[in-house]
Amino acid sequence: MTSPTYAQVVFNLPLPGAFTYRIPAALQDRVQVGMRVLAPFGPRKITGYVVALTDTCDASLKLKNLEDVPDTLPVISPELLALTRTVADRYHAGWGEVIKAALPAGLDDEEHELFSLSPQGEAALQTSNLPSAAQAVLHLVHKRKQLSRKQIRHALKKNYKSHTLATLKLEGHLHTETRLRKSSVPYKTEKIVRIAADAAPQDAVETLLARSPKQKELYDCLQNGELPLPELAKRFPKYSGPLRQLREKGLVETLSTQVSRFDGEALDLSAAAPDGPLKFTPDQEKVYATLNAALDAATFHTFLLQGVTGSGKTEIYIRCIQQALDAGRTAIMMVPEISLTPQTVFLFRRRFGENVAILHSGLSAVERYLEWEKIRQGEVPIAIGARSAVFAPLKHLGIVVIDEEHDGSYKQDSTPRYHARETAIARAQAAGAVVVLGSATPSMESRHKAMNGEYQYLTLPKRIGTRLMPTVHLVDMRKERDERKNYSIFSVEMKRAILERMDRGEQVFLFLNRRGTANYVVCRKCGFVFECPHCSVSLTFHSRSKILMCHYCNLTRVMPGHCVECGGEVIRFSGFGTQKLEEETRALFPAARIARLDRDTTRTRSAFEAMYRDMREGRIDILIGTQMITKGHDFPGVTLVGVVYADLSLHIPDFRSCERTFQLLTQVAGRAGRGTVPGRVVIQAHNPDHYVYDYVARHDYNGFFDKELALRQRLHYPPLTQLVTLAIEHPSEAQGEAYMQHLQSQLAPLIREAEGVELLGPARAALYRLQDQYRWHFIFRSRHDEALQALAHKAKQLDAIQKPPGSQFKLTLDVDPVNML
DNA sequence: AGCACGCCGACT
DNA sequence: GTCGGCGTGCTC
Repeated sequence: MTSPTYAQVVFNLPLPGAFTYRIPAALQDRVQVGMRVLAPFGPRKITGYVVALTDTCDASLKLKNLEDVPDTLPVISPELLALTRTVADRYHAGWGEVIKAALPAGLDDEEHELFSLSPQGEAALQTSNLPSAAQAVLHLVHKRKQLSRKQIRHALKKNYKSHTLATLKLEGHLHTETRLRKSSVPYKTEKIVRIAADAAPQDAVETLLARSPKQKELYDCLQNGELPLPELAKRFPKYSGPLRQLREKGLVETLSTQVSRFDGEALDLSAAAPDGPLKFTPDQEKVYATLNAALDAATFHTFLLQGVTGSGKTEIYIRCIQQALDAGRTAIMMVPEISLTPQTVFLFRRRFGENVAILHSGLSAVERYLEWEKIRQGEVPIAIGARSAVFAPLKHLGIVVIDEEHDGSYKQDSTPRYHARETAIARAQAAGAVVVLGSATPSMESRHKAMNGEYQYLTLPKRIGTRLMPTVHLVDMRKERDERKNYSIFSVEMKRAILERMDRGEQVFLFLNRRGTANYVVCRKCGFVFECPHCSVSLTFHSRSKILMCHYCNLTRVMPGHCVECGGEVIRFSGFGTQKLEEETRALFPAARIARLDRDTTRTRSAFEAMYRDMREGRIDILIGTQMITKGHDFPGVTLVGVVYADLSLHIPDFRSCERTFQLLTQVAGRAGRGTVPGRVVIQAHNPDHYVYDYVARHDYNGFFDKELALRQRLHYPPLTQLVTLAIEHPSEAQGEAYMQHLQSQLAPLIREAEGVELLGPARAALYRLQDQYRWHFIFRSRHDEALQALAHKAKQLDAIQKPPGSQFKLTLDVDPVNML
């Protein structure tokens, strides 16, 4: 039998097709479908993926040989090859791009040509009779000894010419050496600062630092124990000078340590009561019986499990996964990125021990690779992770659980723009697996499909045990201001409720849907709001550094003393972030022990765990936080949840802002009263008449769904239609506008031919200017998936889209967009 | 995407 | 006349 002579290879590039390569005799029996290969592609050599092996090929192609095969085993199975193909087609991405996304990061090799100076080049450098461009290259290479092409180009910026480099190489002035960089990224490390082991005795230090208060202060701080550099930077914004001097004096040392977050092993597994067989409520039993039957049948089936917070969804997931395992099959458990906390991991580790692999962005590339490898080798039958876990290389997949299925983070917002929920369903369909979508507040899409019978609908309407749903109180902040003349962040009711909890020794969550200090700076008199000149979003005031900052492009401005519009008038801060809320709360409740949880304060695992422990053990009275506090944590002592500015998320210009607000508020409310004391929720709003609050207050998901569905129906929005957006960015407004007109004229005839597809736009994006780019979008909308897909494909082929005028246009096609800003 | 080629205007 | 910028097209 002859082995195949050609390999079909795809690359991590936005190209539609595969490329054919000849397999040289030496590699003949080493190449298999699903392996990575190093292939010459134009002037470079890059990693590709073998998607097929053939004996024949198109004779018109001038073929090149494969360069190398780094794998002994395929990195991607036929099953996942097929899935990635489907995803690539659906989301208009390159097949190779999707394969790349399905593999752990840092797996690719890249070939580097390292340039160095030859003796002849040294001589030429002395005589300098070459063109100035060539001289510059020689100088650079002389100075830095060995450089890659990329480094040379980077150093020379606009002065780089590939031709100059090629000529120098040809003439023998430069030597090249090819190196293969195994790009397995090293462990994620963190710099730690501590007092040097062989530091001088205390009195010597005192005299040494007597005249350096800054250094002394830093040194004293470190005497309480070593600190990670980021932590130090927070306490001493200007640490670098003093630290350097301390190091030079030999008093402190810095070292790198490996950081490994979120693996859950730091939690003491033995401390937890080993849970016996799970005892189910009748509701849970009923749901489980249905899932049980589907798992037994081992055929594709999708369920939507709608269960209020605390209704015991997780126990059902666990038992279903166990059942799949017992039947010799494997499981994927997907959670939103933000929920993959040590506690979540702990829950599954406690139940399944070493049978769980965790795929998380908090892991270093090596750690993630090791977890992935465990799955691929079949050592571990359960994969837990965020979006990308949908591609976990498990065999015999039996069940996919998607917790918080409504969460927006399941849609990737960069290429390939796949939706992990839809992808999971596609995978399960091919594998004959069961899908369980779980949520207290299902997405409109999933709930609608359950209504139509596409998914089977299951509910857990009650909390477990005697725990009651929290009572929700809505406070009208306009009345508070106008009638009670209360200009504080806290309404009278909120204040009273907090004081009550403190008297009773119970805990409080204060929730704010923003971070930063003051959201914007506004002139009280003329209403002028300071905006980012590049992004048309309001600038955020940071009190610590007294600057205004754009959270999109990082622009910083000194806080102005006067309004620039009407001059010299009073400027006040309206709106605020968790930091400001913390200040106000401390001022108002001086006796309370207050902590803040957001990305600023709990970036490190130790900080997070310390907070978590303090909270569980009642050493914190009030916890202030953003969305982070709504997911994956269970604090039984919390009996009051306060939402400070509920309106914020309602005013986002997106047709889903209402749905998101409902989900968010319901989620936050669910944090209240998980212990034995019934919870209370106080929501402060400036426009409390909005219907969304009513449904939140009554815990009426179904009512909200009906209302919102009617609205979507009237406005022709998903889930009654499907959308594809074409987003365009350009630095020039005029050129962009002109191109929009042209595009519209090209798209119009396609739309006329297509059956039941509409075209909306061109419209300005909600964030019209972002990072010096003007942004527009077209929206294709249809009730018919096939027609919409067909149109999107046709539109993509359009000359006007394939070759926009000039190189500065950036076009993005997004199927089923989730974030439309 | 990333790279080279080729055309253009702006300088010596 | 050369240099450097930018647009265009190709990659088995």
